Amino acid sequence: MKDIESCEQTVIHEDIIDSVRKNMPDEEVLYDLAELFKVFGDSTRVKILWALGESEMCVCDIAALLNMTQSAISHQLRILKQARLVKNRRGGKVVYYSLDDDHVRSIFDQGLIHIKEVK
Amino acid sequence: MKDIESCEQTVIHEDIIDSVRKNMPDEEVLYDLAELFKVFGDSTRVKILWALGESEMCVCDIAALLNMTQSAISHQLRILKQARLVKNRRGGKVVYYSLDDDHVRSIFDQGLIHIKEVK
DNA sequence: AGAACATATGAATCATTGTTCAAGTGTTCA
DNA sequence: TGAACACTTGAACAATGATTCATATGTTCT
Repeated sequence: MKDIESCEQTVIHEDIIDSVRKNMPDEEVLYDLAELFKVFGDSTRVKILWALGESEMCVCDIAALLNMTQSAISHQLRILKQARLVKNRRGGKVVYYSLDDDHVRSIFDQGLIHIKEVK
Repeated sequence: MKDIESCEQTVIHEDIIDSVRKNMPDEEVLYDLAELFKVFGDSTRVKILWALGESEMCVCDIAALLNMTQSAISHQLRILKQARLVKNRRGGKVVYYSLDDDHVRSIFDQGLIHIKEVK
C-alpha cells in the first residue's frame, strides 16, 4: 500500500503487465478474498468449522472438544459469524452454533487436496 | 494449545462431543490446512497468485504491477514457494515465477462464491 | 428478586507477520 | 575483471491478532 511519487521500478515486460492488469479483478474483490481466507487461516477456527460441519454445537461443548477456554472460543465464533461462516440460535441459556455456508466443506476439500499432494 | 491439569469445563452434550471427536481428522492435518489458508490470507499474495494465474511473470514486473518494492514481492514469493503454490525458473538475470498448483484457481473460485453471496 | 449458569465482551499481553532498509548473491555484458 | 542489473536475504519496526483475565449480559429456576 504505497504510492509515493509513482515508483521508479524497472519494467521488463510492459505488455504482460498491461494484459495482466486488464484481467485483474477489482482491488476490493481481491482484498475481500484475502480477508475471507484469513478467517480460515487459524487452526482454532479451522477446528471449529470442521466440528460444526459434523454437528451443531454449543459454545461450551466446542470449548471442551478443543480443550480451550469458553472465552477464546467465543471470540473466534464472533469472527466466524462476522464472516458469515457460522450462525447461531439460542436455546435457553445455551447458544448453538452451526455452519452458515455450504462452501466451507468444498473450500476445505480443495485445501486438503493441495496439502496431500505436497506431502 | 493448553493442557494444564485437564480443564474444568462444563460439558452439556457429551455424546455429541464424542462423536464429533471421533470423526475429526488428525490435529496435524487441520493445522496444515490452516497454514495453507494463512498463505492465502494476505492481499499481496492473493494478487500475486491471481497475476500468475494469468501469466508467468518476473519479480520486477510483479512489483511494477502491484506498485510495490521488489524486496516485498520477493519475500512474499518465498512464502508462496514454501507452500508449493508457485515455482520459478531462471532466465539469465531474470527469475520467472508461475503457478505450481492447479487448485489455486478452484480455491479462489470457492472463496469468490462465498463473498458474492455475502454481499 | 436472587443465585447459578452459559455466553459475550473489553482491555491487556504476548506472539506473529508484512514491509522497509541495507547489504548480499548471481548473472550478463562491455 | 568490473560495472550494472535482477533478485534474495536478514534484521528492525510497526501493525495485527489470538488468548487470557475480569467483568458484563442474558436466561432459568427457586
